[in-house]
Amino acid sequence: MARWQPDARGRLEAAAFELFRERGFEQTTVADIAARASLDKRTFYRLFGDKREALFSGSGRVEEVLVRAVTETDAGPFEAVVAAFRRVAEELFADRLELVRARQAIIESSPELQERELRKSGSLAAAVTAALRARGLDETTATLATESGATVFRVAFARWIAPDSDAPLSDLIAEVAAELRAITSAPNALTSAGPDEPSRRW
Amino acid sequence: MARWQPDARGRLEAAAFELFRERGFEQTTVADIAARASLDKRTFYRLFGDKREALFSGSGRVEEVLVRAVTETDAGPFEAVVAAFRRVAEELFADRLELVRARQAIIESSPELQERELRKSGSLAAAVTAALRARGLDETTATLATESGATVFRVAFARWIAPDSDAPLSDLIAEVAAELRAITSAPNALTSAGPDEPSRRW
DNA sequence: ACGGTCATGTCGCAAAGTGACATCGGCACT
DNA sequence: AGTGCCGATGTCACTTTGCGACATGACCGT
Repeated sequence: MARWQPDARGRLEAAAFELFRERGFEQTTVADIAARASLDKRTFYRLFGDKREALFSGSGRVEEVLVRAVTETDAGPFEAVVAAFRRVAEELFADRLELVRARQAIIESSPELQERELRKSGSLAAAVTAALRARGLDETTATLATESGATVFRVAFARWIAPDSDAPLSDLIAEVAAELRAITSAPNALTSAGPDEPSRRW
Repeated sequence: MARWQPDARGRLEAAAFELFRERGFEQTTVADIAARASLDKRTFYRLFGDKREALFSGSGRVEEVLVRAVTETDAGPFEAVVAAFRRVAEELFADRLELVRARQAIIESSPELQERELRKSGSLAAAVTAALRARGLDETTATLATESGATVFRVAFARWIAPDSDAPLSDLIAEVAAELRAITSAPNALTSAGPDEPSRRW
């Protein structure tokens, strides 16, 4: 028997991605995934904690880039986090709009996957906060900077994958960061702040 | 047979809470919960979508208070959200520190429950954002205000349930909100800009 | 060739959910 | 009271998840 399959993990990820697109997440069985990759269900569970994990293998790389970027700068906490997310946008997301859209569509179709994504984001945030603390910041400051930066990223990301969007994610992040500043620093603005001038490289 | 149980839902919630505390979430079976409430497993699934939901029945009330508070004020978006969370703190959390601590301990013991809590928070946030939009704010402003306010709440909440804490949650929220302002309002220039080769496979 | 180790397959099982159907209790209406 | 309907609950059977235990085949160093 073909014991020793090259890149079993990668093949399972690919099979899962295809099947989730074809039939949807809930209509896809782990046995289906394994079958398409010519592997056994049990093998799947040895490589992935559960069915959802097959979609989230990339989060490790995101964490790497994020932590490295935050560690290697000496900008203010919030600025550092925003810059780190822009790094991620440039290194990991640019050029992959369609792939990211497809993946996001799958996630949004299933509550289970949404939950998992939230958890992944949470652990990413924890790692960034830890990196900030390693720079000497106190817990509260580090957490607030991380969460604010993550919020900026989420909003910018949503705009990026919107069907009519074409601006680079990195630019969108910079714009949204500026908007956040406007909101939190002016304790009386009753109405919204219009789309400000996109701050370039600052 | 005893068809017709008074307050089946409440009894199942109580039974679940007890069992989760006694044996932990994963070691508790839905059949166990139902048995303690003298009901059938199938009945549990008619009242709750899944095992986790038994712990999250309170989120409905939180949403009510939040949305009402945000709707009935004309303060700036961020201020309105912070004030709304303070309302929640006063009306729903004050006087229940020990209960909340126990509940939080259960949640933190199980990744599954953490995911569910994240999702609940997310749908709460969506409701608040919608309420802000109903006041005429644009999507981005509403989202940023909601998320920032939620972050403030999370940080304050963590302090509140910390073992050595004794300040009222509502006060902690006000303090943390001030700290967030301090962080985001001082734009401190400095980019990341590192020559790095892009990694593959997000 | 030998033994060890690692990746994979096979088998079986507890628990999560769910659909279909049965049953009981109260309720309205005669 | 009698009848009949409806909603809440129980029962059964089933699919899927996820995992433990064990078997087996492939590769590796000696």
